[in-house]
Amino acid sequence: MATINDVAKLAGVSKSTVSHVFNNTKFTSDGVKRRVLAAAKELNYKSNYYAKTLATNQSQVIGIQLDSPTGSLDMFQQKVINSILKICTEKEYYLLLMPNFSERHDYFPIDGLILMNPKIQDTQAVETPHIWLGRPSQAIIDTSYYVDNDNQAMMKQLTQLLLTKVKTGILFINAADDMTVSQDREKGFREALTDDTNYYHINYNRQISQAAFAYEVLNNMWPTHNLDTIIVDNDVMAQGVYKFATENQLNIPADLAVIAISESLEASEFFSPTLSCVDLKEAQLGETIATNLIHLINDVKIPKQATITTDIKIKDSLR
Amino acid sequence: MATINDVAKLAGVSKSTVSHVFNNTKFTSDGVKRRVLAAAKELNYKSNYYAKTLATNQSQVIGIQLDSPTGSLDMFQQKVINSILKICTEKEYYLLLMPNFSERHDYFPIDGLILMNPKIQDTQAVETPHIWLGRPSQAIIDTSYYVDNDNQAMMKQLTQLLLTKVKTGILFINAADDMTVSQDREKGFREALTDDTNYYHINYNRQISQAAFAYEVLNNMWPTHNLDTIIVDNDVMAQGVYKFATENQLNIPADLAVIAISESLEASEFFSPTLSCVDLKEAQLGETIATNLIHLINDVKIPKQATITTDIKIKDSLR
DNA sequence: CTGTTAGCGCTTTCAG
DNA sequence: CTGAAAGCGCTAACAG
Repeated sequence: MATINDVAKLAGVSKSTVSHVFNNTKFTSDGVKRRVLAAAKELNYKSNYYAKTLATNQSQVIGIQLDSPTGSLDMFQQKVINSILKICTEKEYYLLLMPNFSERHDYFPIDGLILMNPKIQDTQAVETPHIWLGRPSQAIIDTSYYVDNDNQAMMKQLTQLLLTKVKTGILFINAADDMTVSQDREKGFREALTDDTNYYHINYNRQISQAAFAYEVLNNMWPTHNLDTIIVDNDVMAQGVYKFATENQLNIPADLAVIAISESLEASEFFSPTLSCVDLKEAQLGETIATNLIHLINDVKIPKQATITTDIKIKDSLR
Repeated sequence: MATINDVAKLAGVSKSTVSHVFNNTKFTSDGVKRRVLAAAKELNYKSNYYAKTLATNQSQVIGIQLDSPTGSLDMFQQKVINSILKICTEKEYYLLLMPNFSERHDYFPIDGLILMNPKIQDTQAVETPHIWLGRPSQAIIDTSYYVDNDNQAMMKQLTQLLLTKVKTGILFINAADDMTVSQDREKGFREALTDDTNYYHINYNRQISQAAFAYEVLNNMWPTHNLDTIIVDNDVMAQGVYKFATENQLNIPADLAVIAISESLEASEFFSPTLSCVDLKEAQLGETIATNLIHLINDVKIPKQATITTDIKIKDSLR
């Protein structure tokens, strides 16, 4: 790899001049500029990122802390990451995946950090500029920036809407119980319930696949609980519900109305009947969080909190 | 942030001694070691990654080149990345996402590179140690390392298996035609066909969603082509097929047998009837490619090519 | 066993 | 307008 010295030599100028023409940090005569650029092209010169970073103390990398112990991403996260990546690239930032299970003894000095899926037990402070995706735990919420869906409001609205149709009982299969998002959605759910509602709420247990979990729950509860409406956390769970319905010759939505919150598969149209779901606007979440973080890094003021409004999409599984 | 100098001063030793105790690169007396470590802890010292990299010319980062112009990953890629990430973390490598639509003017000197989804037109040489996921184009195959599925063999075997059941006609909805994997699968498909097979082959056009594409193709061809068996590239396409079947009151598998090649949704059990598919062993692909690349970086000899054997899983959609 | 010192490649004063 | 030189924080000979 050619260095700045090689270019300087070839162009017959000094190191610093080369640096200046590349960074536009001082006026350079046209002739010099041309010579430098030509030399650079000839040698296929690209500035060494590490040397530059060391000198400037600006890494242009944004880290994304993955919460999963296995390093595995769910569909929701992937969609968000895709749109973060898009913004980062536009703004010339690198995106580094940082599984949190690695406690390294060296220190990759990122300019900013995105934290995914806050848990209720996440209470440690972070020194780098950072933004949470989702509501952080109460312990740190006052000092944190975050971007979140309107989970509680959405869930309340959704439940109220369903209650106009529920005849016998409603079941909500929520995400795992250590996530703040589950708490918020449960809160919204309960807010909407009336005194005489026959309702059930259960959290995903992470023991088996989501589809299998939904299937099992239904299998256990259906005979004895008099249900006719079910809200599941996502469309993968919905597949378990559909399977249960098919096997037990239940008609969706007549016998069992179903709606999924997160449409990760982009395939709700291809469920039969088509699956109602809530559009969480993953792309918008990602865009907002990345844009805000870059602002934060560059000392541009941003709001402590941004809310991305979801969109309830009623389809055949609910009519 | 505390530097190595601060630690040295506090511990009353020299810079290089500190460096040595941290890198275990020379024997240091127990007393010194303790003092240094204590000082480091007190100052919360972590070595500056960039300085270290500049000095050693070893970044400990592996880049992953995403082929998509939008930066979007499909499910197959995501699964593979997850398992790459797992290995990288174990081996203390960072993973950097590198969308190929970014032409930056600085140069992030990664130690190794993973290239996804080779296209037939990918013929440029790469200087960093790198491994392809999938077969690279003929132009560069002799000089490239790669890890791939046994696509051609699998497809031949699968087709032969289906031909024992096909009564009228077989349709293969393949991935996009500029991918080497599509070529290999098509080759295997054709190898298995006999003279009197009534077959059709079509590539995904990337214009509409995969599910919609499969649905449309079937919609157009079904009335006039006398089909009873269909192979689709993945389970998302299969959703389109199932929808078509439901709407036209076709029984799967009696009227239309279906098998998907890539099971990205992990939900084949939750199709009704359960969806036959080919297990591409994404985790194994990722693990192999990451492990091999790290070997390559460290001058450990590895085979030019590794093949991960797929597994055809027959379920109700084919019985 | 420990300290001195010369770089790694680049940026950035400061003189010319 | 251009160049010389110091320094970013660390590693790795080389001396002692």
